[in-house]
Amino acid sequence: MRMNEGVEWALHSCLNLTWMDPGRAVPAARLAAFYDLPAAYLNKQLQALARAGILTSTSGPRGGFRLARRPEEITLLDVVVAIEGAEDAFRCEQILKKGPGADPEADYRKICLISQSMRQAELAYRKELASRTIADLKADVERLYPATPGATRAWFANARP
Amino acid sequence: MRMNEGVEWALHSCLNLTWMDPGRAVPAARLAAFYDLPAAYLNKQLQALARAGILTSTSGPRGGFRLARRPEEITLLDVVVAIEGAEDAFRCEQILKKGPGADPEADYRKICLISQSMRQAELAYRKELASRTIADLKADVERLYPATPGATRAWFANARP
DNA sequence: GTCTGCATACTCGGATAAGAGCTGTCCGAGTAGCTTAGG
DNA sequence: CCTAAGCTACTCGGACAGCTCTTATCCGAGTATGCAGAC
Repeated sequence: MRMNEGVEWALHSCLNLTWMDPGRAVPAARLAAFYDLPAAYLNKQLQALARAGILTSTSGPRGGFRLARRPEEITLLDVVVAIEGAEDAFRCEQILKKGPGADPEADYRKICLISQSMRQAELAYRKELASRTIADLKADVERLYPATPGATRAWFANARP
Repeated sequence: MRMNEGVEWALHSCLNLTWMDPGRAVPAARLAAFYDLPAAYLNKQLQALARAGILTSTSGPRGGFRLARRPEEITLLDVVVAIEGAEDAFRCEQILKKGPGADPEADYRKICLISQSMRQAELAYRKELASRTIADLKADVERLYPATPGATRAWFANARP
């Protein structure tokens, strides 16, 4: 059960975007260069975020990506779901239906206690992720590493590849 | 992020084993036939449970698998870890280390706030799974579906493929 | 000087390959029980 | 009848393919910009 690598990239990129001037789009290539990531592949992940309504994309010169809504309104769960999809990791295949004495009409995804337990655990996971926003991350970083926002902003403003 | 299919099989098989006579081993083929699963592949999953010390295996005629310890001492997390491995789903690749102004000595898996948040969510997930044992499942099934234990025991005692 | 049209370069977006991991299968090593022969 | 040796059949265990999903890359569609030329 390995999570998509792109989740880490997407979270860091969203965080970096919070420090950009509002209305200023950043190209995927620039975001990728910041961490020395493969640009085309990061672009793919950012596309997913755009489809999910987390980012807005602009084509052409001076185009790129920017946050579609305020950092307070973007949870970590939003980003994870945008990249990984909304499906649960544990997929109940209803093997009870193949067992003896099964009810062909029953929906074992609901009544199977194993399925319920696994779903409850994933619910706790999602709840934790949903309780934390990009704004929370931003605030914590600015408190613990006060130099980071300025340095990041400067890098994106100056560095010309 | 899809979880291994074998987790579902393993959990159901462990639960079924709680209803067997103690000291009585059940072959993988029999456990597989109960849900019409591919026997060789289920065998592979049960091997993993045996390696993890959840089951004990016996070769030869009248051999098979049985629970290695009491159902109260087997958590859902034990089973999931046995099949999926102990690694976290989210693997922090420390991309901050590639960024400008990074500290080559720092362990960003510990100080990166994104990594911390993701780990905290997985901790909640694991905590939930660890709080529920096979014995809990057994008790709930026996309460909600009183016919199941007897029917299961009878199937394993009678059915000769 | 100002406006308009055009060429240009830039960026996203989806279509297209390589690699890793999960899924599924097979056969060999080892063991318990049965059969058979001998005492 | 009892015992013991050998044989048989059964079961786990790990080694071996097929397939899906992740990872990575490339090229085309569309657009804002800047330039050139006409008014």
